[in-house]
Amino acid sequence: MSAVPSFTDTLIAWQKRAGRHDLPWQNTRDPYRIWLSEIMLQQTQVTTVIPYYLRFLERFPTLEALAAAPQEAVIEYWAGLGYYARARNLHRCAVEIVAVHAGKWPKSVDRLASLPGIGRSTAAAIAAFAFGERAAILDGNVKRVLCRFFAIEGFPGQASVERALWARAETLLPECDIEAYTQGLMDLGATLCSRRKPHCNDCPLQQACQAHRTGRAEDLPTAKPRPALPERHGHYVFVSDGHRVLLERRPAHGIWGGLLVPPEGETAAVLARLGISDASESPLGTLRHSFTHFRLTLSATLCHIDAPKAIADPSLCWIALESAAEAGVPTPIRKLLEGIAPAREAQ
DNA sequence: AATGCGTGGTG
DNA sequence: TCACCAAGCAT
Repeated sequence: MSAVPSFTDTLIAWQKRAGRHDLPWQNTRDPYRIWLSEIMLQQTQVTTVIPYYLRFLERFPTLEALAAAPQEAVIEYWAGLGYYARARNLHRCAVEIVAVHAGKWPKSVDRLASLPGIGRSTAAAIAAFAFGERAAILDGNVKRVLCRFFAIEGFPGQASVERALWARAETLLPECDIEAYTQGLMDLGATLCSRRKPHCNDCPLQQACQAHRTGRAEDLPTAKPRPALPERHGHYVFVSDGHRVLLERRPAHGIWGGLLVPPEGETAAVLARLGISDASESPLGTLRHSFTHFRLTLSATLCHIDAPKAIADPSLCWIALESAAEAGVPTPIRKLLEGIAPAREAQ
């Protein structure tokens, strides 16, 4: 034993003290009941499952009763719970165990995982809870807890990240108390280590949690990558005499509605529209900005003129460079404005 | 490796 | 309102 309680020991102690102990599928070693709960709980929250679980057990109290029932009856008691392949596989699995294994459950994770509807994690949960087998689960809760505790980067659905998580999960297994440990992982993930607003102050692992130490608990695990946003490009022309800049009021609706932005378009076209022919041009660089529905690359040209030109267009106005940033311009425009130093009076 | 599969809760 | 997510698995 190390002087400092390990992840595993801390979690086991916490589960015994503060974990959940009265869920309908706890306090039993009946593999049938444990299996049924694990299947129902796939991608489905506890509060949703409980009434279905209780009703299902009343109708199909044993593995044999389930195997003997027609599939339609099983579907009927699953209706509303979703992911109906689970119900079909559940029935197939019951039939297979009764027919092929004479009603005896295999105890090894590998054998369990070869049954219909039972994957690696569900097999481990059944093995641990029903048979006390030392087996690692890796569901959404465990992924979240491990990603945070070890500050594991990357989307957990990605194969490389998932491999790393399975390796961690296997390494952390306790020598004994596998039930409390396995339940503790799920309890912690479901109660304290929630996806949003985790209750780190109540967490027994807070001190050693890498995500918490770096203030990134809520940022991990890394969210599922979204499909790439459409790319757009806009060129903006900053016309200035060194003191003031010409901005244009955008239409009230649409992107940047009602805000002030420099005239948009090719430099030559903008100058022609404004009737300016004597500007000296210099590039202002580019900037990237993300919206919810597209990504914008902004480029800009500074067009210096000697004196402000009278503009007839009422949507255009001259704004002092010092106050332009506060006059109601969108963030990326404000950033570009910061690249134009107002001309200082000679000392 | 990436998708499809259902429904209910959440901020 | 709506995107995101929840005790995953099969293909």
